[in-house]
Amino acid sequence: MSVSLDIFGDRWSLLIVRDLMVRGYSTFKEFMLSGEGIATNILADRLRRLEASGIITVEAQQTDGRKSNYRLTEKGIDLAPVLLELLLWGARHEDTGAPCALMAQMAKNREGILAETRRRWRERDPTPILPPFPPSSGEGSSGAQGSPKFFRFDKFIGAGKLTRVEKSTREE
Amino acid sequence: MSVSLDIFGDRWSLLIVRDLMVRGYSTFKEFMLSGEGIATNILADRLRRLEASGIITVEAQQTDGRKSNYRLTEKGIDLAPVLLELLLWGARHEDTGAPCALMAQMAKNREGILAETRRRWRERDPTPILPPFPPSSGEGSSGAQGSPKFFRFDKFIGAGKLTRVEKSTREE
DNA sequence: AAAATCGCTTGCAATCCGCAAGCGAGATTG
DNA sequence: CAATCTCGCTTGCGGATTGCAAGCGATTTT
Repeated sequence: MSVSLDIFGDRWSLLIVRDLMVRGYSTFKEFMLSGEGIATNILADRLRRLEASGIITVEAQQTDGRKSNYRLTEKGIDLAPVLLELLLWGARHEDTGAPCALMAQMAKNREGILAETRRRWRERDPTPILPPFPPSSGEGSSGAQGSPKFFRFDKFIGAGKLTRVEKSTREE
Repeated sequence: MSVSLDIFGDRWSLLIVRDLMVRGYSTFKEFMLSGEGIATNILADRLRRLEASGIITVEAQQTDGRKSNYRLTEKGIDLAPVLLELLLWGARHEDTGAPCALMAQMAKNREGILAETRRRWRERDPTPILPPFPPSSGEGSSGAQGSPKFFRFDKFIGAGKLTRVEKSTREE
């Protein structure tokens, strides 16, 4: 019946896409420990659906036969604008403790961020836009006194439970 | 726990927002007959949640004491970019039979469409971006041979069941 | 006054979800 | 090379959520 919401009309699918896109996750276990606590049966089901929808692909890892490697398709990486808009919306209206200067910059640099996201995907650059997770409070993932290097993508699209943007780094 | 997906992590909430935003719907009954067949108890629950989240407001209509008037808040209308990106994504990847020339134009005129959507909301202009529903096949809602005047917003974000974009009007 | 409309609730059956346990194939260790 | 561990995934079960139909109170229409 419906098209897009047939795929994303649930609590988990978009979070998986987010983990693939901005965290560089690619294995079952990484999604499992991702923070929100998805059950393994649900995770397996969602991965199956996302693959059936052509949003991700699966292949066995060559170095370790046990591990599967999940990766976004082009259709999947094209969801970046949707996630970005969700992020900006959450930052504006949901009081997520985001550094507002950074948000303003992201809103302005929309195209740049999308281009960078797409480049990482194309070149298989696994560098996450987010810190590995969790950021282990205290030693900031960035310079800790300058402008933050990583965006707290997760905080806005979901996952408020485990992530805490401590200082909000507002040097405006 | 999660922020945005706490609100939209279900099948119906975004569809209601879409109906409010691009169809000009505002009453319980309109949502009910909206096409996808939402159950009344679920609809009542979602409206309650959306109101609790500050995305919509409710007030009794003055002319008819039975009717409630639902309306997007500013927080709600700010979801327009998310819906638009979802639309564009669906049009590109889901083979919804959309007029591709129109889609290209929309992608280019992103800001214009968002501005128009916001204007209609601000000025309480109930003119739907979509035709009333259903379009009653045959007499196209548009000129039928030129470029269509209305966007099939619903087709992409959901509601594939009742809507049929017949000719696909691909004059490229 | 009677009937219809509107928004919404209630009851019930079916489905879905979270949780814990377990399993098979492959990797690691001794 | 055998025991153990890891990884991805399935199964079973209880509780929550959903779809469906019926109904109800308030208001409006006839």
